[in-house]
Amino acid sequence: MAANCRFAFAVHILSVLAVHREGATSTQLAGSVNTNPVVVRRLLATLRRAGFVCTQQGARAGSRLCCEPSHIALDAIYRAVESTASFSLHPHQPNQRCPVGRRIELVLGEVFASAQNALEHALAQRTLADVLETMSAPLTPQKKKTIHVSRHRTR
Amino acid sequence: MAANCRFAFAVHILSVLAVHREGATSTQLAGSVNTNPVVVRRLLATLRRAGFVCTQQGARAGSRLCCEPSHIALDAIYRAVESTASFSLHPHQPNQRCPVGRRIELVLGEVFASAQNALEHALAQRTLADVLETMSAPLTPQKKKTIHVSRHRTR
DNA sequence: GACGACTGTAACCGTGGCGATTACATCATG
DNA sequence: CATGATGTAATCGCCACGGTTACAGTCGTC
Repeated sequence: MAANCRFAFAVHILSVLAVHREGATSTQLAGSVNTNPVVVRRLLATLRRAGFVCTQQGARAGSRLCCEPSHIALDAIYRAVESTASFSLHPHQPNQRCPVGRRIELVLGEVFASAQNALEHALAQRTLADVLETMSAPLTPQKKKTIHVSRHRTR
Repeated sequence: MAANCRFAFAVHILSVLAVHREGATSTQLAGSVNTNPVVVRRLLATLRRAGFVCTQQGARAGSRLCCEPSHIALDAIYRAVESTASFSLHPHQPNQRCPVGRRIELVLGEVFASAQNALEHALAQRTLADVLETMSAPLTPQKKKTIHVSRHRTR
């Protein structure tokens, strides 16, 4: 429905796994994110390729975080998960007979690169551990002990 | 075809108008961008609302830049033209019964805001005048005199 | 070794966004 | 008033993507 929520989903999933160090099934994760288990599994495949997560198959299956949350910066998640660049150039090639059209793509490409860079640099300032901390901070401290993955229906 | 090229189109159009200070019609602009005049006019409407451009109707019609290129920073163009945020949260509300689901959106909202901020700050470093300069720099200097808007077919 | 719980992956659907296009009323100049 | 442009609505087609179904593969447990 909404576009481009892969990054949000990924951070959410990794956060749940970070809290639930013993691991969780795709159905459990889907229950927290409120989406379909297959969507979660697709995302987990990407996160596995990126080395953030490892998955056990068969009985007693599920996924676990296999990094320290403090070692996972958000820009790494972003890059792992976000396929397309935030910006895009012209769909058709601009008119090469116009001096502007002939050179604008070069300039825009450079501008886009620096913007993309700034974006990722901003994300790099925070790790998954920071996210967890921010998330739990405004709650009463002992609330952390009651964290659990809900086991309810997918939708 | 490609997504989100409004910003690229806008910078392109403004660049042409900056070079062509006497103004240009939507058809001429469309010829340089290589798209449809209506697409250009829609974009011009936005740029007009943002105060970058003014348009003359009737005979001898066309649009002209009504700011100094050096006063138009790229983040202003970006904000004028880009409707949706670069990031989006969960399409459905996450499970409120899960401690992560209940708080993740707040944290993500904050993260997204800082990333968006960094992005716009990066764009703010350059003005339209810088773009023009970058565009013409690697050419032989006298090439600038031959700049014109091509008057060829839309597609 | 059959079972059951879970995974991975392919295939398909529905929706939404968006650029492209057509159409037409409106406007100002010569 | 004829002309050549504009503004805007309406529609189309395409594509990305989340959601869903389906099914084969994997592995502890009984």
